[in-house]
Amino acid sequence: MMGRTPCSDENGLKKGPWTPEEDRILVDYIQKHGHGSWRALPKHAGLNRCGKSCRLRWTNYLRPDIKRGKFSEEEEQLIINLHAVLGNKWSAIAGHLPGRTDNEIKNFWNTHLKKKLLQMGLDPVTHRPRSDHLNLLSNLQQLLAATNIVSNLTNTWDTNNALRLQSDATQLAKLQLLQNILHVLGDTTPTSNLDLLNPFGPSSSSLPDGFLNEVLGLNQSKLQNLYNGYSAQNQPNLQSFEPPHQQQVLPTGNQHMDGGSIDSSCMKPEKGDEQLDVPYSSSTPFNSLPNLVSASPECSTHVLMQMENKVMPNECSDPSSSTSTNFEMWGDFMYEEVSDAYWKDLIDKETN
DNA sequence: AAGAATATCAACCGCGAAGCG
DNA sequence: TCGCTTCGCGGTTGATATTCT
Repeated sequence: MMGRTPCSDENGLKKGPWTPEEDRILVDYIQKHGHGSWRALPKHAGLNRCGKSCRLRWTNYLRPDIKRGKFSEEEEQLIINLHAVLGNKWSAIAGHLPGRTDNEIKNFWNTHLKKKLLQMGLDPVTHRPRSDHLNLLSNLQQLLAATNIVSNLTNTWDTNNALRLQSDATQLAKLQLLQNILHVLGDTTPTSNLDLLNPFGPSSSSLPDGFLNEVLGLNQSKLQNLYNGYSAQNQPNLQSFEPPHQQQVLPTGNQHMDGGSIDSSCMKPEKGDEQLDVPYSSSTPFNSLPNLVSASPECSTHVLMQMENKVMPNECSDPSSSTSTNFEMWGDFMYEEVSDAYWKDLIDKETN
């Protein structure tokens, strides 16, 4: 491809915004003859444009089936979930949103959704919570903001469940703050994150009671209960709290403290090695919460299916179940199995 | 009111894949 | 199999609009 000249260099072809007259000529021509060879089209249609420019104009703006206007809440959520599965595959994402173009979705992502995820404390590349050891309180605020998103997602649930989930997520956010702080205090190379929650474990000595009370609203007894409860009942759901081993060491020279360091392996899948799940990279923060906007196919698809009413939302909780803990409910929401057929279909579509 | 900063989005560029002789 | 052409995709740019100071 070296040395290939841009199409606009050929004979001073026009660049830049299209005039209404050019649009009319292009639409008229395609309606009469179809686009045929894009390269030949402008010559036949009498346009002083390159074929590429004509194709772009037609596919992004002039096609009759294009849907203009603001993205709906549903479209927005769909894009976020598809992005968690597909990454920056804008044309693939556009395939799931009739009437929307890849360019429009890409712009919308870059101008709105990326910021929105960042504000929620989620990494827009991995869709996992960001870690930012230098700004712990801000991190907590982001996590709490994320819990509000969760409560928005639950608007079809009964109010009790929504409130319980939000309360759990808030508690979880506090625990993450606690973990962060312990990590920064520098005495923690925990054998597991559960150890961090153990008030009688090796890490607890560095936490004054006053801090627990004033900042986290916890006392030693509450912390003990949390530890006991979580370790006894929910260990399987705590997998995402497990620190990758290299993250157990405090940041060294070439590790960024700003939380913005993304393993290049998760920026874009290698050609021929495209994955539908967002990779869990070595840079994934050790203090990750369970995903609120999931990076895993199962969870993303679950949300998608909820949106498509293929799963009853309140399957996620059973208020009558007294043995089900709040945290289990969260786990159910995040890890509930979905139809294999549906997921296989999605994979097939994207890989073929 | 005006200039600066920021947001938006249409359009362009370059690359890789597919098609074809 | 190879080389050329065409197409489509994703990243980026830059003009314009909007908001902020």
